[in-house]
This record gives sequence, C-alpha cells and structure tokens, in this order.
Amino acid sequence: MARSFPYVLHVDLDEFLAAVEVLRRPELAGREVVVGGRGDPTERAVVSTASYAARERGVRSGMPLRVAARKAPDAVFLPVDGPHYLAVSAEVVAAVRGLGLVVEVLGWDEMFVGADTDDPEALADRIRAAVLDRTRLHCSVGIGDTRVRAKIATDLGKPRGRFRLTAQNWAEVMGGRPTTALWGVGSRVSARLAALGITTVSDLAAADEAVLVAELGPRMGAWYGSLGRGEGSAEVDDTPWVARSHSRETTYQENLTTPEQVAAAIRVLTDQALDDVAVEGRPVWRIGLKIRYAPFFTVNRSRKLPAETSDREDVHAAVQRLLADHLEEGREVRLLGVRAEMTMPEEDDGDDTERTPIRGRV
DNA sequence: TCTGGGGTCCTAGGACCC
DNA sequence: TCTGGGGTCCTAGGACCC
Repeated sequence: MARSFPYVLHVDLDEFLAAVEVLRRPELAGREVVVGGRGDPTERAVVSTASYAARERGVRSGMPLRVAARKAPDAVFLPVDGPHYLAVSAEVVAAVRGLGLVVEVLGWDEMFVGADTDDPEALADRIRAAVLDRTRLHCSVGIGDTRVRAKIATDLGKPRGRFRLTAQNWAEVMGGRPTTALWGVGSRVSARLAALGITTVSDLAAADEAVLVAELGPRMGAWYGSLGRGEGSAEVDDTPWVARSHSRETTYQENLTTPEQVAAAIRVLTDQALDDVAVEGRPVWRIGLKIRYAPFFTVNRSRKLPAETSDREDVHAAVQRLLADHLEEGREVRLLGVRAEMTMPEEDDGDDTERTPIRGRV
C-alpha cells in the first residue's frame, strides 16, 4: 500500500558493488577496485561501480573500462555478478524491514523508507546500524519531507552519513546548484533549460510554468517546475513492483557482418528475454528490436503483436519478421537487443495511480 | 576516451474513424 | 474542390535512472 509520511528516508549503499566484492575478498580493502563487464578492461564494456580509492583516480560509473584502466593502471578489475548482488540486496532490505518499517525498493542498492517520527536522524542511525550489523555494508541516508528531497539529500550525506533536506533549507542548500543536481534533470534537459536562461535550481524554482510547459510539454513542464522547488509526493509504496517488460541486449566484441549472424543472435536474445517473461507468467503483447550499427548509430523498432501470446515460437516469428523488415544489410552491427512487453495484471483499484515521470527500478 | 545492460515514462506525428 | 475538429491507436524517438 502507498502511504504518505511526515519524513521520507532514502537509503543508499556506499560503493555497493565494490563493497560487496571486498567482503568476498577482504585483501582488496582500501584498494582501487573497478567492477564492470566481464572484468576484462580490454573489452567493450563500462564501469558499473568504482571503489572510492579508484574514484580518486578519476574512475567513474559509465566510463569505458579501457579508459578506467588508463586512469587506474593498478586497479583490480572484477566482473559484474548480478545474482550475488541481488542476494545481498535482499539482505539489506530485510535488515531495514526487520525494524518494522515500510520500504519501497528502488534498485539493487537503494530504497525509500517511510518515517513517522519526530527524530528522523535517530531513525537514520538505527537503519545504518541495522544494515551494517546484518550485512557488514555501509550506507548513507537522506532525510526529506518529499521523496525528491530525500533522494537528493543522500548524496550530501555520503559516505557513511546522513543529511536532512526539507522545505526549510532547500533554497539555501540547493538554490545555487546547477539544474543537473536534481533527480530527473540530465544533460539534455539542462541544456534546453539553459537556453531559456535557467541554469540553477533557484532559476528553475522561479521559472514561469507557461514557459516550461511550452518548452518541455504539458506534463513534464509542470513537473520540472515543482522539481526545482523540491516539491512532490511523500508517499512510500511497499507493494512489489510489477515489471512491464523484459529485454536482453548484447554488445558484441566483434561486429556482426552477415544477416545470418544477426538472425541467429536475435534468436538467442529472444530466448533469453522470454526466459524472464516465463517467470512472470504473463503474455507478450508487443515486441521491440534494437540495432546499433557501427560505429554507434542506434535504431529502435517495435510492433504490436496481432494477438497476445505466451507461445515462444509466435514471439520468435514476430521478432524475426520485424528484423527482416528493418535490418539494413551491408552495415556492420555492434549491438542487438530484444524487448518483450507483457500485459499487466488487471488492476484492483480503478483510480489511476499518480505516476511520477522518473521512476524505474534497477 | 569511445562509448553496457536493464528498465520506465513522455511526446509527437501519422493513420484512421466519426 | 478544398477542407472542420475531436478522439484513439500505433510507432519512433528521446530522456532519464541505476
């Protein structure tokens, strides 16, 4: 159930993937550790998480492993071990739920927690202690009177700390920062805002909503305005997430060059995506295809199926048709992806749930 | 520097129907 | 012969997040 709280806490593990790997290999403590891809810095892959020591050398999430290796030649490179992180993540969530709190999981390493208390700092400390006690992992906690403020506050408390960000200190703490400091404003939107003369959070907070709507659309325009003021929901919803789609994509170490190679690779990806769909037990109603041609030009194509289906061969046939209709032969292929969108279970509550643009999990 | 993988949501434009 | 207005469905593309 979704419920509003006086305070929302945002709990975020510190250097999660790297910290988990250090637990498995204590001799790595304090060292430059980079987790990404298959752990081979000569491959086409990027950094998932770098330890704080590696960050001091300039290594960042999303950076190509090759670049990371140049910046931190002595770093230890490790492969991403998703299943293990998922298991550890479940332990972290259990530690917080064990305190009798309402928890909304956002991803592997973060969650919102409902706080009905006069002393949110004390609760934050209890959470940090419980997580450390059960998993030997450190986390940081953001305290806010909205979800947005809690989420942003966490970074201000990192590492191993906490920070309170509410209507009282929002303008003072955030006003002078660039709009990209906000959760949901990336480089593209910040550039469009800058063209309107809006460069800081306080600029955005004071911006004319009509101007924002004209530039960014009716829904998003209004939403960005409130974001600049830190306003928004203070709800925490602990109902389990229902996935809308599953997808698989692969960047090939060597580009694919023939249509036969591409068709075979698409079949493999479709099978993998359908394995995830099968766990959900819901039919597929739409399929998507992603093709990244060399050097780096990406197209997405999708198609609604003539009828919902749970038959694997139906989906295979549809994906192969979509591919045949859109693959440009003679161009080398760097990445392929297949997405299957599933029907949603019938909703129990008819009223349309207030959905914020920036969501998603993992 | 040479750019992963798994997701979600929003917007715009064309097709089609009344 | 040149032309409405509204609504819905579908697809492509964009943006963002972890």
